[in-house]
Amino acid sequence: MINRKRANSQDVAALAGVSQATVSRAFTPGASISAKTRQKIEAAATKLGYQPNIIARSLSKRQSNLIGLLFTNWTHPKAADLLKKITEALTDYGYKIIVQSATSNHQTDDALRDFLQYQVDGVMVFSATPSSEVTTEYARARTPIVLLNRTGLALNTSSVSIDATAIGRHIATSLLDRSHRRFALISADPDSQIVIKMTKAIASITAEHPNAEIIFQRSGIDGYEAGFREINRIWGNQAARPDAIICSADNTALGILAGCKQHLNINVPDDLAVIGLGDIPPSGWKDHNLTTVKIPHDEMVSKAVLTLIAGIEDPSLEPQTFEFQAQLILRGTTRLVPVSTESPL
Amino acid sequence: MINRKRANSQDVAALAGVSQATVSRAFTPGASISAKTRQKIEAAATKLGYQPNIIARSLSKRQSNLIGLLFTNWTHPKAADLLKKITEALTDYGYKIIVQSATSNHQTDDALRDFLQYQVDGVMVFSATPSSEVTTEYARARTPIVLLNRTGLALNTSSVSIDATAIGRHIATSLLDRSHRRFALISADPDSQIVIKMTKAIASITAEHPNAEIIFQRSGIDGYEAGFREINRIWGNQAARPDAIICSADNTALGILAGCKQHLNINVPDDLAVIGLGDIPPSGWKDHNLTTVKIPHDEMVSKAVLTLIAGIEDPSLEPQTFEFQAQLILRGTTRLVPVSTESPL
DNA sequence: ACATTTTATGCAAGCGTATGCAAATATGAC
DNA sequence: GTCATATTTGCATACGCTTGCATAAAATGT
Repeated sequence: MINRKRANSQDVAALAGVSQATVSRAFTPGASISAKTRQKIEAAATKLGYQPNIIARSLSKRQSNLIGLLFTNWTHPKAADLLKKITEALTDYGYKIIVQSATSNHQTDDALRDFLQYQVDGVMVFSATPSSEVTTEYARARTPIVLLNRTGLALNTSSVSIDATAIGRHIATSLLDRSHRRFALISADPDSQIVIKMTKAIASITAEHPNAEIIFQRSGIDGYEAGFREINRIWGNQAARPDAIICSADNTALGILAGCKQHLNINVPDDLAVIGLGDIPPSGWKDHNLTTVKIPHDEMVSKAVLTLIAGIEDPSLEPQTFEFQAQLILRGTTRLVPVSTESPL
Repeated sequence: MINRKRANSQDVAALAGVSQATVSRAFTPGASISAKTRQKIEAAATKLGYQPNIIARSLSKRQSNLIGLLFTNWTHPKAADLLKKITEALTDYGYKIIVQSATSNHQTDDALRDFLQYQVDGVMVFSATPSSEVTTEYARARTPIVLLNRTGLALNTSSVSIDATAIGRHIATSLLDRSHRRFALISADPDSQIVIKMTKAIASITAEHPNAEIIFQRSGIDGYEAGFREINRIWGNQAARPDAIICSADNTALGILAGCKQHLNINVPDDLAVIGLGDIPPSGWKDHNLTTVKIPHDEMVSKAVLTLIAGIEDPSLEPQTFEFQAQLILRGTTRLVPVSTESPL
């Protein structure tokens, strides 16, 4: 134990025979300092194993270079990808990321307040909606928030999400084109904004179409096993069999598919169409070949990051809302249809 | 814009008619302060929207309550789960997490040095190995590191990993018991310690067994599609067909399986056994039913977190190394064998 | 060589909080 | 009510760095 205490700029200054301020300048890119003294200082610094203390720097500069990332939806099939993308993009801009997890709205607000205590320069929230109290606190602190996968319109907060209404309408018309009439909607989280909007959109289409209807919707069904069980339950009620199932997650859709194939002998897509959401890799695998919705996550993340950075650099910037178009990928779990009657994207 | 600048403890003190020190005490659990003044202060604080500045606190207390988390293997099937578990566990202990991503060894070292600048109290590294220079710097700064999925023995660093040798031997003997003799090894990252150790273990078993051998090993094969392509290539070379493939990832194994079923008409498990690693959910799905290795990630994460906390609380603690036992889950892609000849775990 | 501009350095005052010490106040025993 | 003791409070300093200002040194022009 040679050095009990970490070396600071004073120590380096003493060793290099300069003032502490000069050491600080040596470690500040673009500061006014001559080449020779910089060398002297660098020598002294490496000798002492000196590294600037960023905490102190943050305090002094009143800017932490920290960005809060609040993550809730860890079971999202792209969770790791998103996290990586966000982390790396923000790192490229010179920020460090501090992550928190939240599972309830209560936790969301607490976590966001924690971020404020850490003097973060900005916050990104994935799949959660803060309370208006908290967004007000953020506005007061002039710390920008960007919501990913939620819309922040009502909160006067920037957000990046998909145009759930458009894709909902597109799904509905595609199914109608394929002569499906009895839709079932299956989702994991009933509070998901995307699901709510898609449901509304689908309902608006079926309302205009004779004989077509949403015969039921169920939520709380999450994952392959749950889907597998659910299709058994659904098919058990002969009176209320759908001829199309729209699922809020590919995983669940794949479980439904497995159920169809194995126990129930349901002919997909002729007896039943199945549509997922997310286009996870197995959906494209040849043995599943699930029709699903592809969400442009990469573009969304990039946009969210850019929006956040812009908000940090110019605090007077108004919140911005972006909606990306999702894409319906028609594969084997929906019928083919003559190209001429195919509705355009 | 009522309050351009954030309120600090001075402002609260002024409003509450006490000294700044007293405000500080009001926000320090267990500090000596009377109930009345605390109330006064809390009233003033909420009025001003005051939140303690943790950056300043960290500087003053010389402890940041920050833990660095360095993540490299984002394609790990459990990446999101691990991250969630780590984040939540450390949060429960009162720490905040700074994440960084690294893809090269160079980046690993840089990221770890960044952590040090942020005065983190400890660091957790997932699936990467720091250089000895960096671990020395950490030792000097008395900041503990815990490696997850790597062994830190050589670096005098704590680590939590699996006993790859044991599971390698177990896989090999299981295959031999099932009359497989020609093993192929497929992996993504050739530098993975686990793969290297498993390979050695398998080799040591085949060496003792007449006729048995590792006929080839290939790395850089990562994911379903890659597996699908790879089995086609492998089977194309009739002279060098294996009768068992051991894969470093379930994804890849599932791709191989799909290839076997679709184009090649390979009878699994009789012509070819396939073993994965990781036991991701689809492996257990009825349509795949992949024999694989289950890794006790949850226990490993808990242990890693506890080890890190222990190291932070007692800096004089010696580094500790833990190896967990992985479990071979025999499913449909390996032959059944009479129970009596089954080798024990 | 001198005056003038440019560049490099030092000084000192913050940034917002914690905390040892001393002073002040409250508490309790008698 | 008094005194000893326990509890609260305030004062002042420290944490390690940045930065405006002033000064010293170096570079430039004539």
